Amino acid sequence: MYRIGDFSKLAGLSIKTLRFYQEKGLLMPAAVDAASGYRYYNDSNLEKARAIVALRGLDFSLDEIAEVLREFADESDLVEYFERRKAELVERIRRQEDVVSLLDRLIANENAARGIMQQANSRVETKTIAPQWIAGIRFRGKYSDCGSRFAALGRAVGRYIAGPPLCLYYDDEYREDDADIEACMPLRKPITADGVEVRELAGGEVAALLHRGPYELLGRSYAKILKNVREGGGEIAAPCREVYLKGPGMIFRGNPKKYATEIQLPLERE
Amino acid sequence: MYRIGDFSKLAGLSIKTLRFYQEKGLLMPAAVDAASGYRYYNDSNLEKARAIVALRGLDFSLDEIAEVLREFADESDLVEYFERRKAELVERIRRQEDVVSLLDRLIANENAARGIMQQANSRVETKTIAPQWIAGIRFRGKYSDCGSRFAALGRAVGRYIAGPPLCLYYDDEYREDDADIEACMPLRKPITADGVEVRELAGGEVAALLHRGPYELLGRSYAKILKNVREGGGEIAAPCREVYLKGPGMIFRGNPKKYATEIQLPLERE
DNA sequence: CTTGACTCTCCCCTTGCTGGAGGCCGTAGG
DNA sequence: CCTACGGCCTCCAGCAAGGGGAGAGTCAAG
Repeated sequence: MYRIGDFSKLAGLSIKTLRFYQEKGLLMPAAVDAASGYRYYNDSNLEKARAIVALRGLDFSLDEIAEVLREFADESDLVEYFERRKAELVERIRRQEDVVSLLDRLIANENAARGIMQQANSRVETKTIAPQWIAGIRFRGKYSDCGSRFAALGRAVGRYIAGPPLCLYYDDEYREDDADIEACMPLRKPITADGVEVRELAGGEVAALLHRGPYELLGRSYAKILKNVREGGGEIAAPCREVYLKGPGMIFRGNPKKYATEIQLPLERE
Repeated sequence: MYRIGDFSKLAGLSIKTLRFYQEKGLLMPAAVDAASGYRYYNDSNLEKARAIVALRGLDFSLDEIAEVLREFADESDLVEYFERRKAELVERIRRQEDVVSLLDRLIANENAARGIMQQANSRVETKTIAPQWIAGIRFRGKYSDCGSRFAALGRAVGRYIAGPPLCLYYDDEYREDDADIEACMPLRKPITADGVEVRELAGGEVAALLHRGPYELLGRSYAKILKNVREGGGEIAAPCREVYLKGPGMIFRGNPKKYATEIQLPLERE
């Protein structure tokens, strides 16, 4: 017969926990002194305590443990319990992995945006960008329809995203309503995913301008960069790109005055 | 200005939750009617509510959310938070995967044991067993030293275990103290793991006897099977095996009278 | 004016305990 | 013999993140 303190050390359960388990009817002491109220535990209690610890380690709730201890005395009876618990855990793990991939996305976006914004100023520059893997969804519509495409891309390729989202504009001229747009997410590596096209987006020389401010004012920056390119005698070679370095985020809408978008016009090679 | 019911639908938070968030100082209604106590929310509240929902979706605690909302207004400030949360989640996922692999082990053991026990009776039989992949730890000592080896095997190859544990006895004669034993776990497929030897255990013809009862009585079953083999003119070819179909488990010690162990004596081919 | 839908506050419940206050029991030391 | 100390007791409060429900007051439409 052990007093509660000794038993607590043997069983690896705190005194409070032992009293709590008694209150729940999960583990009753072998004897309770009527006068002093002292609890006394024996070896059979110890065995039960170890079983409880093992089951708790398998993430069973105390109610389930109580049920198991009441009704079963052999592990082979527990297989269904194990199966059920496993299914629950697998599901929980899946959800947590989704959250992790979402976090990855946010982190990658911020890091990549930080990198680009550090070297960019507000003048038109010519630079060479590396090719990159992207997942894209091409559609016809308005700019504001991009949001749902980016959400779909996030769901489809979540954990492989390597930086801030971008759009390709396939029209030669500006269109308000029926533009030919591809919403893209850069990827760490090529993957296959449902409903999106994964390919390598060509690198090469681009004229780039960092636009700071709300999207309504993008027109001015376009005018500036187009003027600059024409004066330099360049030719625009492919769909132009907008890289959304800073925009309304998942958490904060943020301040449109602080939005940052890089306009990239790929140049014809001579 | 929305009343709480409408706002609740817009924000996707229950009325109870909104009141609770107010109590916590997380989301204060834009106005509270002094006479009636009615809460009134506006669009700025809505934006904040969406931010809260997003952060809660990332598994942040309400305290952290409160802190984030108080001190930040831009996602780029949150990268460290994201990193921390991700690290925590990854750790949690790892632990849950450990539990899943433990559950897998228990399930596999029970299923395999069930299969063998259904076809075995209590007579010596000759049967052909298939080769199987095993992970083993060989040592010198007593039978009771197996326990810790099985635990080590479980940790090392947890999620690949395909059935009940077994022991190989390399001595020609019975030894109490200094036996040459290998504790083994059957594997679903060959893997490499630290501290254990993984190899294919040969199949072939064996004399087998299902021993039911406590380990102390194994001697009798050994006498029976050895007598039978000698009378049949067979020769024992390799270390003999004990497969622990039912024994003291992780959860229940069980009843030793119900333990089941299959003794297998591999036979020399003629 | 009534009716029905909303909303209010207040309290208890959940899970698995932990912490603390105030008090009892037995023993060892001065 | 008195006291200090450790161990034990019961009871209360509280954690996260709300959910359920009672009883009472409010709002808007018919």
